[in-house]
Amino acid sequence: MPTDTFYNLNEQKQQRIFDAAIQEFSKRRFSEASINQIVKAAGISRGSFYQYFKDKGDLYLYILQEIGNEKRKVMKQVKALHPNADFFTFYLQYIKVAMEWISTNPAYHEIGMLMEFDDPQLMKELMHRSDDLTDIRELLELDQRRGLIKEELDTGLLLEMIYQLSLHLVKKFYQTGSTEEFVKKHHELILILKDGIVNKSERS
Amino acid sequence: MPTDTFYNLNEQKQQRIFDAAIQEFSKRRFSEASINQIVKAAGISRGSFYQYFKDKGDLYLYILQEIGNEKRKVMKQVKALHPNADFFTFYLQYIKVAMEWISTNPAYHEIGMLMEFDDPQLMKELMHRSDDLTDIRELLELDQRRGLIKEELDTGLLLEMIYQLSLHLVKKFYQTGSTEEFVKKHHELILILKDGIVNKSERS
DNA sequence: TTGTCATATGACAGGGTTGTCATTTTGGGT
DNA sequence: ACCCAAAATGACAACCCTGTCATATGACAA
Repeated sequence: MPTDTFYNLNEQKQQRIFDAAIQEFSKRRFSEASINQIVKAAGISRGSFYQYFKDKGDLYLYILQEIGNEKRKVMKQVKALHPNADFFTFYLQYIKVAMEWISTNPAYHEIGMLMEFDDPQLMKELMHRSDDLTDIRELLELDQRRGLIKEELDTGLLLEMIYQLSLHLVKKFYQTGSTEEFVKKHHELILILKDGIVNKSERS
Repeated sequence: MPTDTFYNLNEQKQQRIFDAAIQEFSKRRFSEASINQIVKAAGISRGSFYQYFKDKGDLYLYILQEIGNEKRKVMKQVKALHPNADFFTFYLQYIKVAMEWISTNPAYHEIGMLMEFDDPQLMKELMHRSDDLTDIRELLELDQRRGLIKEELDTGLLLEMIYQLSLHLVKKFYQTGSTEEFVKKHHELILILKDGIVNKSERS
């Protein structure tokens, strides 16, 4: 919720401020980001900043919202392209598109990563992730009704597992930067989730 | 690597400093922890601190090392008690003991949690976790050789998955504090990992 | 031209941090 | 009782941050 004053600014200036914020928030996590750096990069005075935003958190929420809007736009397209896919198909597609989007917006991605390393309570208030997962949850439940997934399993837990594992792989990718490895691991991961790790032929 | 001066201190004083450090590092993550707070709590002067430790990181490494020693001691006992257990049995036992240890040392646990929310690169240099996982990795590989686990699976990935999922549950436990839920989820998680999520009776 | 209102500015106060260093204290050995 | 090295001290410099506020600027209207 920036002030009216901010929205009255010409687009160029708004963009300059947005870019400066992206730059800073992709370098340092929220709690360590410096307004000083942002105003310097944006070429505005410290005083002006406080005329546009209540404080650092206000700006942060603003850029998260903007990023979220862009992301949602991209993701809706995937959903439209695969209307009847089962969970596994959709998931791999989703991952693929997400990776492409990430590689065109590395800074956005860095911000997301840094959020993982900041005060969870602070970050929780930003609820950013629930949106992402809604589609996947629905698909899981649909597949369960379809009889593709064991009905006794708690989709909530499945969702948590998938999210966590995926997040872990994204983090690793972020550090090593190897896309092949990333995709390969995702496939292996899905295989394990699908069929388990126990060797049936030796069992009982 | 504290200085000789530090080790020359009587045990009481060393302990006071250790306790003060634990207190601070369990409240704020490393990058936000304040030496001022630590010296105040330990009842020593700021100057003395720098006579004992090179800097904040030096102290941090010291306490991590101390905690690691204690933890390793506890864990070795579990291993000795279940010499021939398969992975699943050992894992649940391991989790149980780890939880007990955690509940008697909440502050240590908090420090571990906060580490998850600090600069990964900084934290990586502390390699703390590889130790923990060695036992589990060996057990996984043994079970694979025994024919209990599908031989085509990459134990490295399995280990990653298990570690990440477990860490996630620990984090949740840390926030909600519900032990029952924690144990229950762990059991469900293992079931999924063992047999997968696909409904076989409907398949192919 | 002058008035006025939105906007821009940066100095400032108040708070925090780290690492150093000249000085004082302490306590063991003689 | 004295000496001296080791240890303790806290004031200090240097740096960082945030949020405010009196003042300056600029643009548009009358």
